[in-house]
Amino acid sequence: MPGGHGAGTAGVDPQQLWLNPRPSGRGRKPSFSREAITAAAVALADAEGLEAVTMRRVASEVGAGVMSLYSYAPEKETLLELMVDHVSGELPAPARTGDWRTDLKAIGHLQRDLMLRHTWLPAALATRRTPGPHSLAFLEHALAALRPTRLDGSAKLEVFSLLTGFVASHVGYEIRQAAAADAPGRAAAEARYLAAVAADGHHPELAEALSAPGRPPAPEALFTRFLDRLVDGLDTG
Amino acid sequence: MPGGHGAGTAGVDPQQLWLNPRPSGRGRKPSFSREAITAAAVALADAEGLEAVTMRRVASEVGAGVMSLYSYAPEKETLLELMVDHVSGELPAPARTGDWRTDLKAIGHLQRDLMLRHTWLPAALATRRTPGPHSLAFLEHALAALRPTRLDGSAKLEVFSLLTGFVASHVGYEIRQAAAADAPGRAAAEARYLAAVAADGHHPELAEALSAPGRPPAPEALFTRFLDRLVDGLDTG
DNA sequence: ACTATTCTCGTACAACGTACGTAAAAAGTG
DNA sequence: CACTTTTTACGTACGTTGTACGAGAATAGT
Repeated sequence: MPGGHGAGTAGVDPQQLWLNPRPSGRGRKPSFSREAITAAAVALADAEGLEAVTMRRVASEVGAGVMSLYSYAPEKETLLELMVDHVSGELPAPARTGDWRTDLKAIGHLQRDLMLRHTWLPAALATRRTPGPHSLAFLEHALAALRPTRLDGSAKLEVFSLLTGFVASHVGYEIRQAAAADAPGRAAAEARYLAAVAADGHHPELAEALSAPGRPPAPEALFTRFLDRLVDGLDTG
Repeated sequence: MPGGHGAGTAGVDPQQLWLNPRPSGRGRKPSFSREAITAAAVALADAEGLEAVTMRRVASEVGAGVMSLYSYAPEKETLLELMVDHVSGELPAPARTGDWRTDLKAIGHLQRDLMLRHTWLPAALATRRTPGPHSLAFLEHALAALRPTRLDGSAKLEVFSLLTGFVASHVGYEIRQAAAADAPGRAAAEARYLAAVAADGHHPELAEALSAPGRPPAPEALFTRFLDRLVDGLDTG
C-alpha cells in the first residue's frame, strides 16, 4: 500500500521484517507477540490518535516494559508499518465486475472506508516504506482488476500508487474538515480571517467564491465525484 | 495552499498570525525578523531536510537565543506555516490561455516545480492549516483560472484543494522514489523482498507485473500524464 | 550442571518543544 | 533628567520522546 510522502533515513530490511516466523527453538519464550503489540497500538491510535502511540504508552497498554517492544520491532517506524499492514487486513477482496474502471472505483471506496475507520491511516501512510502481506494481498487484487487494461507492469503499479495516494490525500482532507467542524471556535476564526482577506479588495475571486458558496456537498458524494473523474480519465495504455 | 492530512489540536488565530505588521512603537526593538527567521528555517530544510528544523538549530543559524524565536512564532507549528507561505512566494503568476484546463495543468506544474525545489514541502503541507498571503495570492490566480467553469464557490475551492493534494501526494512519491535510487542497498533489499513474494506462488499478478515491468517512465512524464487525466476528468458543473 | 541463546526491562541519555522569569532596551511622561 | 510601561532577549529548567546499554531471567541443547 504505497502512496504518501516523507524521506527518512535508514529503515529495516523488509525481507527480515515481513517473512520470518521466528524459527529458533532456543532461548526464552516470548511473553508477547507482534500481533498483540500491533493490535494495542492500533487500538490506541483509533481511540486517541496517532500522537498517542508512544513506545511507553503501547508498552503499558500491553503490559510490557518499554524496552521489550524492541524485541518485536527494532524501531518505532517499524511498529507503524506493522500497524498499517494490520489494518490493511480488514480490506475485503474487492468485487469483480467485468469493467476494470468500476472495479478500480470499488477499490478506492474500500480504501476510503478503511481510512475513515482508522483516521490516522492517511498520515501514517505518508512515511510508509514497504508493503506487508495484507497490503500485498490487496495489491494483488488491484493488479487483477487492472488486467484488462493491458498496461505494462510498472504502469499498473503506478496506477495503484496514484489511486492510493489520491485516496489518502482526499480522506485526509475529509478528516480535517470534519475535525474543523468539531472545533467551532477555530473554524469561526478561520472564516473571519478569510472574510477579512476577501474584503481587502485585492482578492476579488476569493470574495466571489466565498459569497457564492453553494452548499458544501456530502463528503462521500464529493469523494465519489473526484474518484470517478480520476479513474475515468485513466488511459489504458 | 491547502491539501494534505493530519488532525492536530489547537493552533493560532490566523487573523493575528497573518495580518498585523506589529503596530506598537513602545518597547525594545526587535533584533530579528520573521522574514529572517523563516528564511533561515527554509534554508535549513532545503539543505538538511525538515527534521533538521528544530528551534535550537534555527535559532543558532540566525544568531538568536532559542527562546527568542517565540517572540516571532508562538509555536513551532507556526514557524512551519510561515515556511510554507514563504516558499509559496516563489510561485509565479500562472499564464492564462483561454482554456481553463490548460491553465489548471500549468498551475499544477508550478506547484510541482516548487515542491521539487523544496522537497520538504509535501510533508509540511500535510499538517498545514490556514493559507498565508502568498498562498492566497496563488489561490486567487487559481480561482481566476476556474472562472470559465461556472462552478460555484465551494466547488472551485474544492478543485484547488484536490489539485494541491494530488500534486503534493505525487511529488512526495517522486521524492521517495528518487531517494530510494540514491540508497542502492535499501532499494535492492526491497526488490529482493518483492521478488521473493512474487516467487511464492500466491501472488501471480505481482509476479507478472514485476516480470513485465516496461521501463519506468521519466518522472515528469508520469506526472504530466496523471495530472492531465485528473484535470481532463474534472466536471464543469 | 553447563552453556548458548533469546527475551525482559530498569536505568540512562540526548534531543526535543516550550513554560517561566529576569534582564535589557526602547518610548512615553513628568 | 528620572521613572514607568511595554516589548523583546534569552538562560535555565521541565516534561516527554525514542532508544542504547547491560544485567538478569528463562529456555533448549549438550
